[in-house]
Amino acid sequence: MVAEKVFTQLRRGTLEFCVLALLQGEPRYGFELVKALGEVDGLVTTEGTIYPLLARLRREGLVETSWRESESGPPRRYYKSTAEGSQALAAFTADWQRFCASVDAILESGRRG
Amino acid sequence: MVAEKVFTQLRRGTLEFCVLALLQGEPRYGFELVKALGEVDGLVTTEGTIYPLLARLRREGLVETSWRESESGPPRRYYKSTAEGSQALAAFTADWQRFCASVDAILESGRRG
DNA sequence: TCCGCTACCATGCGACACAAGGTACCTGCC
DNA sequence: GGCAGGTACCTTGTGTCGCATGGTAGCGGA
Repeated sequence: MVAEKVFTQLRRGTLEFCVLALLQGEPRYGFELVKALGEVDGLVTTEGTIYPLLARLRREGLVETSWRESESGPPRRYYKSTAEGSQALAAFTADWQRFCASVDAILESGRRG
Repeated sequence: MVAEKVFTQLRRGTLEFCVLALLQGEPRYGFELVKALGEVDGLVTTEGTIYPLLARLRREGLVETSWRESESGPPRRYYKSTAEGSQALAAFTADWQRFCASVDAILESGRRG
């Protein structure tokens, strides 16, 4: 699809926190995140995007990891949000809503004008 | 503000169409756009961002330009959306709404989980 | 042996930020 | 009238950073 390029730009800055949101509950591993995001409209990504992102989150202390054996296949590294991660997610959510409101207002004004 | 960095990322991909939305009605010139965007939460930019962006829009045929004398100061280059630009804006608006819905859903699930 | 799952790295692109430079117009002063 | 300085406006170059692309490597099952 041609329009995919638009989403590539839109994902910037949000993908990081979408991943963080997915890691709030049960711990998940990288490949699982790719599959989960792939089911959401406009958030499709690949491992090449997810792993550097997860590494960054870990470096910043927003997620913590643990290895677990898999029933089928190589062991998996599970990621889980830290308290700091949850806090960062809450802060982003507020910013995101403000931003959306601004953009919606501008787009709306364009439809009128 | 520290949180400004977040908005820098969020602006990517949307700023282009916010400008296009502002150019739907009356033609505007670059400096005017900078001031208009500066009043909107999360969309503050500078000339260094706007002019390359406008140049790109012009290259893609989404806006057209004309010079006009100014009452005070140097002549201004006015930008105005083409029919193709309006069409692109409509397409983006649809994509944007889908994207917002997806992100909202993910963030919401993170708050529950 | 081949293929799928899983993790990870190297490289590149593209959009926006930052900052400086340049030109045109106006105003005030002499 | 004409010069100096300030402001409006446009342009350009360099930097930054997140995501994409493509590739490597190891393990395990068919």
